[in-house]
Amino acid sequence: MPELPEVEVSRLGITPWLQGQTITNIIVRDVRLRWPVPDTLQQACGRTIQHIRRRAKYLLINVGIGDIVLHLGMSGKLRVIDAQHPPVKHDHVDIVLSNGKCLRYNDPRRFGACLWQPNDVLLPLLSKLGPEPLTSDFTPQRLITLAKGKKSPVKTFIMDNDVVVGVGNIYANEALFMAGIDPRRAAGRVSAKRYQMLTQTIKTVLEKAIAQGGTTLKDFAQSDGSPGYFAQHLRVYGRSGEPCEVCDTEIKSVVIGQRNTFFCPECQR
DNA sequence: ACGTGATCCTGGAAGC
DNA sequence: TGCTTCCAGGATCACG
Repeated sequence: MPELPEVEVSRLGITPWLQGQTITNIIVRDVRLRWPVPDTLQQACGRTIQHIRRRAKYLLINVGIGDIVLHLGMSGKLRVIDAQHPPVKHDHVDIVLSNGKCLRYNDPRRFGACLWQPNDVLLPLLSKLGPEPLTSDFTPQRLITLAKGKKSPVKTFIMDNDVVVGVGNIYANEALFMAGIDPRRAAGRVSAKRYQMLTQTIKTVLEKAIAQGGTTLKDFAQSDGSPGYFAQHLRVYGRSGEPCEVCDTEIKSVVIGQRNTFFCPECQR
């Protein structure tokens, strides 16, 4: 289940293989992703890959006249392999390169996306995103201002892409634990001081995960195809019933906004 | 405007 | 053993 760190690690992994290569063909075996894969994607054929950037959990492969926009959903995997390599189940899209390799997109659950964004048009799904968490645009002041009067839980608040992008369920849980904040607390009832802490723990937990190659549960593979592994130690996520590492209290789980939520009732208030 | 909940999809795990 | 049920997850949309 790729979160921001996994997407960033994928970007770093595929960039050396793609940059400067010309796209010779785009093979779409199944258009049925989150949105149908558009025919306009074929405009990228014959173009040279300039650079690959990341916005939230989207990868944008720039080919001069526009971007191929990829989202890994929750089970999407990217691999760079020989274009001749026989496709397996759920290998939905190949971006074939002039060096005989291809970027192959595999996504069993088809929650991901593969779209085309011309230079002069911003896709709606990219137009309303909040700031990147790892830039200076993401500040405690932003959280403090936007949280004013909000009654919804602080966990829901920091997972809202209008507030800040790229904070998925795993890292929301971990960041709230590190900041000592009860995930159920109303966003408007978290102090300014604690938002300063939370801003920092969000940055820290994401940076650490990127540095360690991304946290992996079961659906992420490195871009070279090596199997995923647990790279980061999670302190609350998935650990209900286990003792808190700090105070030994049993980690609890509750559902917030239809998402499983883990916290230490002693450390997080 | 705000907040909550259903929805999409598949495979792996858990339960019977 | 083999079936059924549940669950995971991001982002959007439909509702109250």
